Parts: sequence; structure tokens; C-alpha cells
Amino acid sequence: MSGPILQVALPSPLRRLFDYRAPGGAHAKDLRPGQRIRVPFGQRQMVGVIASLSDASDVPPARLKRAVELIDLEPLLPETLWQLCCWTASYYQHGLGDTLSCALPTLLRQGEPAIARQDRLWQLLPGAYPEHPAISRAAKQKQAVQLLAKHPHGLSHALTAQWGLSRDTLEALEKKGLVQRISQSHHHTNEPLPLLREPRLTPNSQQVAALDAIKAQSGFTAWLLDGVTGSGKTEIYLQAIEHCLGEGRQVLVLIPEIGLTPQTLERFQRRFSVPVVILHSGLNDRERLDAWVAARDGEAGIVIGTRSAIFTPLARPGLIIVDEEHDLSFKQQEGLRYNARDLAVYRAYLEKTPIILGSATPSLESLYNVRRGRYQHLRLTERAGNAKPPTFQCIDIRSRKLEAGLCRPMIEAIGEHLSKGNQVLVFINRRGFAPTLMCHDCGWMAECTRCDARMTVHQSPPRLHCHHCDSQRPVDTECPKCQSTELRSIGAGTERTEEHLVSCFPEFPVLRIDRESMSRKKAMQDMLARIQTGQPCLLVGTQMLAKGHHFPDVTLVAILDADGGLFSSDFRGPERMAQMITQVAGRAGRAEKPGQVLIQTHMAEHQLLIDLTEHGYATIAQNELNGREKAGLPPCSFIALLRAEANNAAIANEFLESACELAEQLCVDLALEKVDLLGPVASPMERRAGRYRAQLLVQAPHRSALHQLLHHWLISLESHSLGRKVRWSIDVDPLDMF
DNA sequence: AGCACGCCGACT
DNA sequence: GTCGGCGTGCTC
Repeated sequence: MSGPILQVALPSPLRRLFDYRAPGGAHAKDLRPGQRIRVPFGQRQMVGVIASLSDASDVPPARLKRAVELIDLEPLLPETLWQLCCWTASYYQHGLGDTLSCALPTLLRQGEPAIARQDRLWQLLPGAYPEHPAISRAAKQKQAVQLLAKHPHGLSHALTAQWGLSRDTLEALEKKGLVQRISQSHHHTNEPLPLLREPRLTPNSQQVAALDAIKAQSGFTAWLLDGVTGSGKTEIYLQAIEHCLGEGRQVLVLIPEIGLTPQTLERFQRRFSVPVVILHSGLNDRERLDAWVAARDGEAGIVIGTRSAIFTPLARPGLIIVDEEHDLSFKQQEGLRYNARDLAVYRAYLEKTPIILGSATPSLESLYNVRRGRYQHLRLTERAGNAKPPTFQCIDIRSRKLEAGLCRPMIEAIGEHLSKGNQVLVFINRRGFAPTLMCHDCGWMAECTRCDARMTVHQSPPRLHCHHCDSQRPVDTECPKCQSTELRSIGAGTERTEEHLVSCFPEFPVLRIDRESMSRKKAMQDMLARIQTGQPCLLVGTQMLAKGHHFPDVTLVAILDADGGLFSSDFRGPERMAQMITQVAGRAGRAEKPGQVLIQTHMAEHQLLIDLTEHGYATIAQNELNGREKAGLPPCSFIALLRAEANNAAIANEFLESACELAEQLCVDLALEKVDLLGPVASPMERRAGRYRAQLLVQAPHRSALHQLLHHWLISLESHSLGRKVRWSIDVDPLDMF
């Protein structure tokens, strides 16, 4: 009579499961964890996922509702991916229901069947010809037969519609037995093609060694492919992929969130004949589901995607690749704050497959894992071909006059490279015209009304823009404090530098590459095409310029402001700065032309800059890692951040104070030693978008102690009385402290 | 998070 | 007399 109780994960922020009775007509043997199920929840219905089955419930039987219907006959996800989702929820202290919401395509979340769109193709049947008597008086049908005769493999509905043929016309022909509908996937599986569409490149000895090592291992191994820019990491990926595809397995490739997807897709499709699917933010819900299904059912040989693609199911997983593994965009910065790179390693472990983490500037986390013997280190120190590494040099700009952020020697160097017919890349990590608007008479500065930040001056269109909350207003013409009209734009952003370079070098085109100039859909591709022509020109841009692209004709990289990372309050500041400079520098000197990197700084004698210019990233990384070890900082310890924001600072603080006491008590109760609570303190930018923010840091030398505390802590915080007035969240392994 | 219930101000 | 503000409580 009682029957099984279903413990269901629902898409709600509540970190718990809800019990239901089995839907009418469902047999116990049909119910399994991982199946989606429709259930009544409050006043509405929701799609949830069965997390587990039980024969008892703490909920009184009278309040136990019956589920409406079982959606899936089989669990939606392969076992390993299901395990990954459960582990993710527990590791990042997030509800399982909400975690699954992040992991599943929207349409599956809404209860759609997990099958690809039946995008059938219309195909002519034998015996159909335009003069067939059955269509002698049907002009449209005759036209359709003529068209389909030219396409023996069939035409999709979208294409027949383009030729002005309605569904009715084709369905009429179908009734007359002249055309048929065939499924698309059936169409392309029946002709086996050779795996390679283009020959592989000849690897150099370092690449051979790396590939031999990778191919010699089967099962789970984590490889850190640590290769300087231009050393041919991609060719290693491609040949490792070839090896994996050759064994009939699928490959998952994670890339950072950049406008790099078209190039990556093109590169893979040019090499391999297998179907490649790509998952990125530009897809609509249907396309996303189709790609997901193609991956799960094993039709896609290669799956490429950004962060969330780590949750793509694979029928026959064989290899995972995370390109630019140091990139911060692998970490989700809201809601479920997971790091796709870290999940990828755990997924590879679950799937018993190798994983390759590639970067020219590996994260200290990964280098530490190498030290501890968890990852295998593969190093590529030579550039492929005869390309030489760039030379580095600092320009001390103390007491030098700057013109739009550029000192004289820099402008001269730029002119020299341009006059030799080369391209120059100017890197300035600030968009807009100027970072500050200041009154020359009284020193007033334009500030954001909602954030503790200054407004950035923009020129096209003219406005003041807050980069933290996106608010905008007209540029003041008069100082609100002293009514002076002497308002000055202080400092330089990409717009001002661009403007000045145009006036310095009128005979050369200046291409600005930042979020503003690239907002148009195809702007980036157009710009890249212009750069690829090799004509001498100037590229001015932000980090956008530093990610992934190759500019073979750039011979000078000018870095206008390297000092930000030298006195950053964040302990990761130096690591970030070294990665940034190395990545930007890596854009230059790829071909036979040697590259030069010039760095403007006020601190030319700073050890970090000296190490970077003389020894390179690897040395800095090891030094930094030693420093972190001594200071007991991540990755040599483990941290989590409890953030809170509220309409006034006192409430946020009160919540964190109370949370802090709670945690201290829990440490005693659970006999956890060495767990440190730091704070609460106001966030580095206390007010943002009109809300006050504060945080509490939890630090422990061992992950297990931290995790244990978090688990119990979050259960209490969930029902905290102040939880309603503050918006709070937990960030396990935070990468940013604001 | 949603969504209900519930109890006090300015409007047809 | 009602529409609606958001405070508190619940969702198996």
C-alpha cells in the first residue's frame, strides 16, 4: 500500500529534496534515480529529477503528494555524469535541483523529451519524375519533384521552404507515394569516411615526446600541457584527439568564453571528418538540445564548448581537453559557482579517461598539482618552426611625460616598427576614453551614484559610464561642487590612445579592439580578417586582444600599464599580471619576424618585472608558488568565501557576524582544528549597484575540514532569520575577492 | 526563488 | 469602500 517514496530534486534554491509518492500507474521497477518527473509543488507544477528512492519519509503521509507523471523511461544522464552532478552540488554547497538546472539544457528543464529535433529530409522515391500522371495538373508538386531530383541525398524542410514549397505540397506528394521523409542522422552514418581530412603536421621532438607519453597511458591521467605560445599545443590536441577518435571514442574540448569558437570549430572540422558539435552562448534552446543529444547518443565525435559544456553527456567518452586552463572564465561567478576546469578533472577521473590541461601560463593550482604528483607535466619550451621568442624590455616612465598613455620612446618604437612594414599591438587594459573626470579647480571627481567607483569618460557616444553597474549619464559640463567649467579627462583608455595614435601615425590604420568596438556581431571576424592581410597597422585593445588570437605580422607589443598587478590587494595579483603580460606578448613574433615587447612601468626595479623579462613565466610561477606555500595561501590551503549584500551595510554585517559565531561553534562541535575565519569585512568595493557588500573568509589547510564545516554551516544558514533581508552566497575556491 | 496570506495607505 | 505596498511563511 505505501509504495516507494521518491526523493525529488527540484529547481529551487532550497538545498533539499522533496518526497513524493510514485505517479499513478508507475511500477516500482520503472522508477530510477536520474529520471525526470513532473510533480505538484505549492500552487504549481514543476519538472524535477528523481534523486533517490526510499520506502519511508519524514513527511506525514497526509501531506505527501503524488507525482504527476514520469517523463523519462530511462535516466536522463549517463551514470558518470549523474555522479558528477551530485558531486558538484555537494562540493560547491549548492542544491542538487539547482545544480541540475545549470547542467541541463533549458528544454530538458521544461520537460521536453530528450531527443533531437526530427529534422527530416525530403527525398524523391524511385519512380517519381516531373511528368508523372499523378501530378500533371499540380504545378507546385511538379516543381518540388524537379527540385528534389537535383538533390538525391534529400533536402531539409528549411531548404524546401526557401524554394517556396509549402509543407502541404510535399505532404501531398508523400501521400501519392512519390517522396519520402528520411531522418538526417541516418543519412550521414551510412558512408564511412577516412578519419583525417587533411594530413597531420610533423611534430618536433618535444611534441613527439608529449604525444608518446599521452598515447602510452590509458585510463585516467591528468596532463598539464605547459607550452609557450607558438609551441604547437593545438597540434598535440589534434593528434591526441585523432588517437582517441581512432579508438571509436568521443572527445570533449573546453575553451574559454571568447570570440574564438569559429576558428576552433574550423580548425577541428578541417582536420577530422567526424561530426563536431559546438555549445556556446549563441545557440537557441533547440540547437542546444540537438547538440546535447548528438553528444549523448554518440553521434558527435568532438564536442567543443565553453564552461557549461562540462555537463554534456557523452556516450563513449575518451578524452577531455581544457584549453587555456588558467583562464578565469572557467569559473562561474554567480549562482552555482563551479570551476569547469576542476570539474573536468574530476569528470575525467569518473570516466576513467585522460585529460589534457593546456596553457602557456598554467595556473598555480595546476602547477601545485604537478608538484604533488597528481598531474603529469608536459613541457613545450620551443616554438614550432623557426619562430624566435620575443625579447622583453621595460621602459621606466617615472617623470616622463605621457601622451594619451604613451611615452615618447614608446611612440618612437611604434613608428619604427610601422615604417618597416610591420604591425604593432598596443595593450591597454582600460576601455573608454579616460578613467576619470576631474575638476581642475577643486579636484572633484565624477563618481557613480550607486557604486564606490569613479565614472569612466567615453567619447562615442559621449557619456560617463560606470563599468561596475553599467549606469550611464551625460558628461558634466560644470563642476557640481564649485561650478568651474574646467573639467578634465584624466588618464587614458583605449579610445584616447586610439585617437592619439591616429594623429601620430595618420598614414596607418588604427584598429581598436575592445568590448565597445566589438559589440557588432561580426565585428571581431571582420577585424581579424583585416589584420590577417598583413598590412602595417596599429591594434589598440584590451584583454580581448590577448586571448587566443594569432597575429603573425605583429612585431611590437606595447604594454602601457603593467603596474596594476604590482600593488594589487589580491594575493593572486602577481600571478594574474604575469599571465596577462605573457599572453599579450605571445601574440607577437610568431613567424620568422622576431617580436619585441615593451612594457611601460613606474617600477622598473620591481623583482616581478625583472623575473618576468629575464626568466619568463615559469620562474615567476614557481616563486609565487613558494610564496603561497610559506604564507599558507591557496593553492596550498583551501578557502571559501561567504558573501552577503543588503540595502544597508549594517544588515549585511550583522548576518556575517552571526554566521561567523555559528561557524566558530560548529568548529568546536565538530572538533575541527585549524579552520580560520577571517572577517567579516566590507568587500573591496563596498557599495556596488546600490547595495552594500561584505564577506567572510574561511580558510583551512585541508579540504576535508573546510568541506565538513561548510556542509553543516550551510544547513544552519539556510534557515537563518536574517537570510531574508540579505542576499548571501557561498563561493568555494573563490578566484576573486570582491 | 516564487507564491500565498495578511494587514495598513491613497485612489475610483 | 477597494487596489496594492512588501513583511512573513511555506513549498514533500
